[in-house]
Amino acid sequence: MGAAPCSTDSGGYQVFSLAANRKLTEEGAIFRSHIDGSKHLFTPEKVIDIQREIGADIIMAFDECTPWPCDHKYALGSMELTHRWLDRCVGRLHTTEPLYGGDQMLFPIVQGAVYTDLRRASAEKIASKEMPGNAIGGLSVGEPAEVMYEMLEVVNGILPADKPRYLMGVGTPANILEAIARGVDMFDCVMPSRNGRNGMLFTHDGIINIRNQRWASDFSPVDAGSDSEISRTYSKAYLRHLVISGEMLGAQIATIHNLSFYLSLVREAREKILDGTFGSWKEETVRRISERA
RNA sequence: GGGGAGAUACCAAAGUGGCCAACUGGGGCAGACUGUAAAUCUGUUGUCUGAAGACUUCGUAGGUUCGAAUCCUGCUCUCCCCA
Repeated sequence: MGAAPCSTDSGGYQVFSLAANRKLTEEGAIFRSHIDGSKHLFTPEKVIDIQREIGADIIMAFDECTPWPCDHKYALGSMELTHRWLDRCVGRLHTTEPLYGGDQMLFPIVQGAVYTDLRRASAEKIASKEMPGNAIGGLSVGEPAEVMYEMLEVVNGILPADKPRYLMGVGTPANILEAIARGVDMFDCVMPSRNGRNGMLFTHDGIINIRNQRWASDFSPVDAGSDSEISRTYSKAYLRHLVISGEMLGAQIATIHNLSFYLSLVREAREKILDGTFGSWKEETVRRISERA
């Protein structure tokens, strides 16, 4: 067994999340440092160079993750910019080499906000690059989940099914199962870690806010249904105590628990797909894990 | 025994005649967080009510006043210093 593959992002999400501190130009995005006010220009070429240097197995194209809401005109212009940047990323990829041997796969990113025509056009553009995998971006930025699912159906009707389809930044356990049902293969998300740090736990019995007093004297395991030793060893009462007390260990246990929950969730999804029972399992599971415990 | 300080909501702690149902912090309750500038942020927290509003609170019993958490008197309790 080799080391697990790793990936890096391009900074396209920061074009969205740090919008207040950046300026967009054809050349790239200029970010202003919140630390010393200095300017930093990120271009498609530079972003590829940086990811070459880091050496991740999967690297991402530089894009603009559009905000929500976002009108059609803006979404169109943004998508076209992302497409031009993509051409430049691919150009740079082909004129440079991995620095540490092995191979680096560039995933282009579909944009188009919540507009079917744009999503379709973008998916076609992205697929035409014939990269080893394709990503879907610009979703889970505030739009209703149903809209996101609709966009996934449009996009995945175009992106090749025999290559990984990576939905960026998603999401809740339910989001993930719904996306899998619509053909998505890969995910990444801060939710299990950030929400875990903030006391939100995803368990086999539903969602719980471990800070709530109702867990103060509940000495049952964090998640008895878990396959993670951490989740089965520590009690809810103890974890709550740690989190309430501001102990770093609380955030650590909560994060490890959530991560293990996500991992076992997708592992089980894979098994259900293979034995042909994913559909019914998904319906039942989404219901169970979305409820407050 | 002598001298001094103090008792405010779950806790701590402001307020020292009307703008006080009472600052602020903690705690409680609830919510948010989705390609991580986030171990963060928001709301709420006397009772009744959907709300307007009404009602009862600042150790306790009286008093002064149009009006008292705030002023006066007695009582109870706590803390500190000296002996």
